[in-house]
Amino acid sequence: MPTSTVENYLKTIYMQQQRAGGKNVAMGKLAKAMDVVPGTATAMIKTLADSGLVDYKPRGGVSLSDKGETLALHILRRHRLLELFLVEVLGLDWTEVHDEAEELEHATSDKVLARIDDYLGHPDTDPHGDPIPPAKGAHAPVQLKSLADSATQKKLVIARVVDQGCEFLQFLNQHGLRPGTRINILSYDRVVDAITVKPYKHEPVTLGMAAAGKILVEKPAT
Amino acid sequence: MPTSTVENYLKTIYMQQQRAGGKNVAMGKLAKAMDVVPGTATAMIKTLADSGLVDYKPRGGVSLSDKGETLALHILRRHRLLELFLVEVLGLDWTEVHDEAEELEHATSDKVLARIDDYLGHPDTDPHGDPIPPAKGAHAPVQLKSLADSATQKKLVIARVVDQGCEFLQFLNQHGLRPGTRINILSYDRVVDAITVKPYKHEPVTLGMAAAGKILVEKPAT
DNA sequence: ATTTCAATTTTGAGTATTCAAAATACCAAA
DNA sequence: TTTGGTATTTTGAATACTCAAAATTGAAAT
Ligand SMILES: [Mn+2]
Ligand SMILES: [Mn+2]
Ligand SMILES: [Mn+2]
Ligand SMILES: [Mn+2]
Repeated sequence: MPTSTVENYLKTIYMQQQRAGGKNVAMGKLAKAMDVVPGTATAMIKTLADSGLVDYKPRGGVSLSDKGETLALHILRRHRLLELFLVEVLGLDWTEVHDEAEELEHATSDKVLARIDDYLGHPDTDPHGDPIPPAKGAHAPVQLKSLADSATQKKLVIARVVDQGCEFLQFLNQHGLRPGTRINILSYDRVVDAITVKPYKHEPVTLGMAAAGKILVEKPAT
Repeated sequence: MPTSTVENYLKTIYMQQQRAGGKNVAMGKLAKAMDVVPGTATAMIKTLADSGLVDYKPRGGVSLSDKGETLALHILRRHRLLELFLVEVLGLDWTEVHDEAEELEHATSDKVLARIDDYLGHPDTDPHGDPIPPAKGAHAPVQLKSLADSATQKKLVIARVVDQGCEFLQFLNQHGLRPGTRINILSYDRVVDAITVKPYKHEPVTLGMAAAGKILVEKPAT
């Protein structure tokens, strides 16, 4: 029974590794992501390595072992199912469920999680469009382009938002930009580093490229 | 932000104090209830006293301060509301929700709890018949007699079961004895220390007085 | 008044997690 | 090759919680 601290480290390593394309995660990055000083991360990683949850080469960074990855995916599954449950069943806002799930993910048993999964009809994406890892087996990694890389398309649908920051999410929400929303690209300007989109039934919004990079899109289905 | 350890101590002290009729709780009792050695309880109580959550007289036992009692009631409210939610919404068995709630009670925010309360329609008893403390203000203590003290009545309704042990609860469940069940007392024998009851639509069951003492009853409403 | 014993407290130590600050290693520029 | 400078690790210490075992206390029994 890993502590919630351990679970958080594993989940963070997993996500950093994703972002970095499977490579080892540098201790500095990890420490930053976990909001601890570097020495703390080093100490913790050493104990995780002793438990066989990660592979660690001093000054070479960390990566998850198979055991660690399995665990990390379980936590991630918990987290995302809980987020969806909070939105769908309890009516919380999709901009605020992340922090709630961050705690609940460590207190929810497999039994309760299975009920939640049933209740929701075995969904495969959470309120932010993030894929929910299956109970067993690997999930096919969906390849999505960001809004910043989709200048050529005029009509798109928001598929996923890769930032859990409440401020950012609330901004998007205010302007009608949420997973599932159809949008039109009105202008795309590399020079001023900005893109203007019109969300369905909302006023146009202009975003910087950094922000646009966090919004993943796909072609409209219909 | 008290740790979950602190929350568990406070809740336990509250319940012990109830059982003992408001008097101070002896360290031995507390240690037993918390499943720690006595020295651990003493150490913890000293820090709780320093935080102003309990009153402690060395060798005189502990009691909750006003601050501590308020907190204890919040945890208890969380616990019971969560139990009911698990039963009503997720379909868990009333015999198994206690342990789940024991963890979730420390991870559930006030916001989520309020939604759960709304969802359930502001209930006032949990699946075991235990009263759910209100969000604010004190609850009127309901006075219930146990089955062991109700020999004179023939027709009764189970109001509450004051034991969270999975074994005991499952036994009751198997024989159709749950909160809300109407029962008839078939025999009551002080000499052999046993009482036989017939639950509505179930076969008669014989219980020892110790077990009967954990089943609280009231007069049938209808 | 003494003895005795159970309850309680104290002491010493261990695990898990964290930080501040000093030491070290590595890569890259000069 | 020497010098930096940054990333990382190490060291020393703190907090929260716990146990084992020794010391103490208070009250009941003699
Ligand atoms: Mn978490
Ligand atoms: Mn999410
Ligand atoms: Mn608990
Ligand atoms: Mn209960």
